[in-house]
Amino acid sequence: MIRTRFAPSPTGFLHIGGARTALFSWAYARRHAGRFLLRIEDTDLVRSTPEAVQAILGGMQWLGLEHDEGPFYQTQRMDRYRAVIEQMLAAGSAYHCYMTPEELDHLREEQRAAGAKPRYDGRWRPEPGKTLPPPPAGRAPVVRFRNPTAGVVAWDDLVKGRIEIANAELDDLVIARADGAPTYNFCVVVDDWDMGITHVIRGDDHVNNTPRQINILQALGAEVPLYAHLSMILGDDGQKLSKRHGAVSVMQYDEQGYLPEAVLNYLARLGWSHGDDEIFSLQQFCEWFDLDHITASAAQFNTDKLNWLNAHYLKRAGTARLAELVRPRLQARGVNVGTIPSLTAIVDLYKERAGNLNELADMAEVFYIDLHPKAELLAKHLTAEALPVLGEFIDRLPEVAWEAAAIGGLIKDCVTRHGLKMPRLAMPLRVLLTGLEQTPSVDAVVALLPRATVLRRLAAGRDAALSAAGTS
RNA sequence: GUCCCCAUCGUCUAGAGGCCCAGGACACUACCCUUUCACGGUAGGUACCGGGGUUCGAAUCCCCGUGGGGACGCCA
Repeated sequence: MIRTRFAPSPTGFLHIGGARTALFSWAYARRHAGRFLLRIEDTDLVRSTPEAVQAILGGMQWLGLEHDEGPFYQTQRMDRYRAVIEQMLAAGSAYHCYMTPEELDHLREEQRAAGAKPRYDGRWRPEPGKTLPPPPAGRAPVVRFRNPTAGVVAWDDLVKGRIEIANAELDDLVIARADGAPTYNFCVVVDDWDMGITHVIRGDDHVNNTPRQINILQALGAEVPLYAHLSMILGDDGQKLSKRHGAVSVMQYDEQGYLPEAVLNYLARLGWSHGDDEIFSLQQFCEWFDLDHITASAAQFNTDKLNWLNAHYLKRAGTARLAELVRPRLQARGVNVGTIPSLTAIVDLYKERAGNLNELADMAEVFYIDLHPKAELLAKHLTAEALPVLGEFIDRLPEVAWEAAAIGGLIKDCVTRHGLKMPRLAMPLRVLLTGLEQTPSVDAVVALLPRATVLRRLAAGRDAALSAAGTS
């Protein structure tokens, strides 16, 4: 049974790179009818916060990436880590080191100055025939893992292929701090082992940790899982993702009006491919997903493409669902969402034209507020030529059947009788009724509003234009 | 500095020795559609980092170089 996990540390929100890692891990488990676990790596008490835990959980939920087991918290497994450390100490695969952080800094500086890789020199590492100095009184030791000195650690990375690291490159890493708290690389090993993780799918930045973790796993006699290291996601500008790059948290995509299925589809396609397929459902993704088609190189985020996908999914989304997603956005703006026209009717007419939910809200808003079209738009469209035909349209409006086809017929008839082209009347109507020059078919927009509102907005606009003409 | 990873259109990618004088998508340009703007449709331009090998044949395999990234914590 395949078991994968997503193991974020709760020091911030769920960012887009983490979301992709989670997605791939989740999909791999789904694809193989396995289990997907969520583990919160909160051993850094200083930087971990409950808010961050909530943010991560919230992000996962928004994306719909449900875990089968967990969330497990490392802070709740301390007893287990301590027991394993004791066991390793007893077995000789770990030892106490009394070197102070200051001494360590000195050593590293010297090594760096000499052009060498900074690393622990093994001075407290027990060796046959080696006499260790007596432990300094009153100094609490850290526990270090006794890393093998010879040979290589190698694994066949499911994304990058075979990777080999000489043990000579590795030093004896600290697995427990002076205060007894276990460190990251150690907790990961114990957790992956205890939780029966078969496939570790994680970010590229962990490649360097892998040989160390494999060595610990082997010292413990644990089975080594398979590893798949995903390359990182770069910002739109090709730079490393950071707070400066706008939307970094997945929840910011929600705020910006993206649909989760669009973000998911985009992320799925970023660094993974299935031939020429671009648009596919989550379910389809789960059926197709495999590690063989993951790109080994870093991928640059492309907002244009995400926007395209979002617009696509907006067109496909159910009207009722979209209306309920738009409603809170309108309410947040203080717009009193009325019942005529209904939000669903507006969304149904407009969803094909919106790039995101906020744009949809922009379009819907004009139907519920006290509208004041911009003066320059009025001046541009309520021309001397347009006013008479507008007048006739207003006069005949009370008689027309209140549905788009009949209204469209009336518009055409008015325009024809005045020897004008369609836009001459359509544009003033758009501007007067919505304050915008771009709308769907104008007869449909007219039909959406109550007859009284249309009459009021048109008459007010016409009268204002007439008096402006009169005074000038 | 040392170690590790990566390298096809502007971007995401297809490609696992001949199907590729390199395909798709986003973006871009033009045209069509049109009641405005989108949508949609059609067409177009743009790429195998460089150099050596291996081979009858290389975008695909090997080596070197160059460029980019990551790691070197009592952070995760």
